[in-house]
Amino acid sequence: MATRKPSPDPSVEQIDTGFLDSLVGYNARRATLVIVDAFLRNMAVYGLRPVDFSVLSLIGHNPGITSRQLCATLNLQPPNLVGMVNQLQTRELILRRPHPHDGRAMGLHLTPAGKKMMKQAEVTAFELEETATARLSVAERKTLMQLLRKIYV
Amino acid sequence: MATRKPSPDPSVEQIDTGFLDSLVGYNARRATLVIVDAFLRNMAVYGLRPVDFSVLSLIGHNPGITSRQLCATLNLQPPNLVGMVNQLQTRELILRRPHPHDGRAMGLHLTPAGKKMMKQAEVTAFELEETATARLSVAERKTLMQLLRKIYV
DNA sequence: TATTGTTATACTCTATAACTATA
DNA sequence: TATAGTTATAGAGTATAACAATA
Repeated sequence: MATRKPSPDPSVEQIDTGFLDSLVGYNARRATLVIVDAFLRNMAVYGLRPVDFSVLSLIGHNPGITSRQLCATLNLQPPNLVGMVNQLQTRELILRRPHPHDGRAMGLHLTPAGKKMMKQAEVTAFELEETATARLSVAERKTLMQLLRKIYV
Repeated sequence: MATRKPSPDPSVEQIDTGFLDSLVGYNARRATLVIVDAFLRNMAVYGLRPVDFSVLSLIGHNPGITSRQLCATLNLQPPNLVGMVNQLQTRELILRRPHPHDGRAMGLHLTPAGKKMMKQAEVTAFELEETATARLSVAERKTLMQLLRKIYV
């Protein structure tokens, strides 16, 4: 009986990502990483990571918000927020004031320096997003956000 | 001169997330986390995290793909892939064969058991996504992925 | 000289248990 | 008894430097 020489193991030239491309989660994750990367580069001048920016932005638009409320809104674990808030306070971007009617809690506020920085940082964040999503029209960008919100709201 | 009693520090009832909601990155990240969470719960039965699933899916659709090619496609660091590939091999889901014309590289392949499991796992992944994005119509789901790809491709 | 796969390692991110003080 | 904030800590995720074998 003749033994057939095993067919050579071909190398992969073009990589087929077809199945992964059909998953919303895969596409959302890849797009998120691109924008986060742009964010890290453009916001480094302010010394802000995405989470710091989110925290400061929420404090700015909700003076007196508590740590618990920040955690619930941003889906953070309370122990992981402690260090961030301490650092932002050390940098004199925020301050803690006693909560009006809950002795356990502290209301968080931006300092004047924090307000000034965030005014600029929010402009930078918006511009960086426009650059990262430059291939989308204004209408497409709006549609994209509406569709994304249908998933997580 | 009369001193005015400082106005009471009001507590925040309704949290304004308006600015963050206007950022594609924030919305993409929140949506991604929801889908990843659903993925972790539904794929736990296979013992697969998103990255394991992506690796196995690419190997399945690209028999003989190398570690380097996996890293480039999935944006992974080579040292972080070593442990994953070793584990998948220990679980007898994949095997390494010499690369046809590069003595440094190894071609990765699914074992019969790996193929059998991935056939089921890909169905589960697709179904879980449909559930997680149930508020989107088929057309909306397609539009969403097209828009996301415009950001990262 | 450059590349594949690897080891060792460090840094970040995220999660849990348990404590204190207040409600 | 429950909640806000905190401490300590563990695990997962991600990144870099450096090496041996091969191109």
